[in-house]
Amino acid sequence: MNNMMTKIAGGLEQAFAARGFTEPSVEDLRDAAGVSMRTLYKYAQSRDAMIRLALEHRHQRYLAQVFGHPTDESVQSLSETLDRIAGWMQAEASHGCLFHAAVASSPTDPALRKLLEKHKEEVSQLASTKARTDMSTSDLLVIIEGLTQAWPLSKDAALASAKRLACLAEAASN
Amino acid sequence: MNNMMTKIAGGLEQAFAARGFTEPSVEDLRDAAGVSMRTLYKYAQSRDAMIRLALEHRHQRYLAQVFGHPTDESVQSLSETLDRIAGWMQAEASHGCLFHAAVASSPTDPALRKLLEKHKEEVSQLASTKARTDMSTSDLLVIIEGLTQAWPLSKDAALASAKRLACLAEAASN
DNA sequence: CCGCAAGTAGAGTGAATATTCTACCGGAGA
DNA sequence: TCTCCGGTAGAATATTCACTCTACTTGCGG
Repeated sequence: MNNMMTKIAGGLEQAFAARGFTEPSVEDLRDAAGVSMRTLYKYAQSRDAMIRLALEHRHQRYLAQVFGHPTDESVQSLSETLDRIAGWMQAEASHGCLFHAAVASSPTDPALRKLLEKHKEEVSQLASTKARTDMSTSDLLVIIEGLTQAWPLSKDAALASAKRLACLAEAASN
Repeated sequence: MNNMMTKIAGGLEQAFAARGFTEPSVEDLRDAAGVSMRTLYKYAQSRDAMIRLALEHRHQRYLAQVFGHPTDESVQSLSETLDRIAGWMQAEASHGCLFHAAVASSPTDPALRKLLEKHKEEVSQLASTKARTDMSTSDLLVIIEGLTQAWPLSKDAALASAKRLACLAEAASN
């Protein structure tokens, strides 16, 4: 049941990440989830709900990969956080941020907007507290967004720039 | 003729900017362009071509609004450039960067990828030369991308952060 | 006045596809 | 052994929608 739920969510996430939110038909999504139509619609009542399910799942995976297990309270430098974000991009998001992609594909859907805001809010918040920095979360957000969007365009150069900027901003905030 | 072309491109751009690349049907696009089906398909042979046409048009408008007329060789500080980008977001792109949105909506289309790359490349190049700065274009790209993506989430705070980062980076590059 | 280049209006067509429905199956508990 | 519960497989259904086609109009150069 919950097992089934995460299996479905994982498959959906992968399908949307690989092919975007428009292209895959519900039949494609069914195949990616590895279940029958009936079951798919039992856990997500519409195609839109499938998108939301995939995004919730990705949010959890992103936080775990970038910041470690929620109970882990160790310090993590900004530089390391940025490294991990670049690692995530490399492995999982070569097409860019999935939340922005979702909002872009239906900009009028308020539910997606909410999910995007929650995701970004939580990410910059976590980055800030884990690094024990005084830098404003707004500065952090700009750097993280900059890295996330620039990475597909310039890879390592983007990572280096993000780290340099973070370093400068941190030095200036003391 | 060329007049017709820009009229169509402008209408398409507006439609896609307002409602995303998935939602509007070709009939909607026809209405937005203010022409007949036949004429629309004469200037853009498929819906995908309409997307490309709209993006080309937006690229020109963006450059003109952010950097002024191409022949204008005056200096423009980074801070002013960022102000103008925020102004553009406010007036035209409350849903985020249209180029990223296009790629997000069909991530497998190489033509869109090319248009995105050309756009970003040209923007960071222009920002760099107009400001007569030694800062790397990669740093610039990260800041501009950061502002562009963070602006819909935090508006003025994002602008302030982007300016602060640009200032620090510029000071460090001399 | 002719004829053509370039437009409008709008209906038709055929394919794709989101969602629902029918029929069936396996296994765990009463 | 019986019987639901929760699953599979996959066929209808109804609608949307990209694209095309037909028929008509208008302005203009020769």
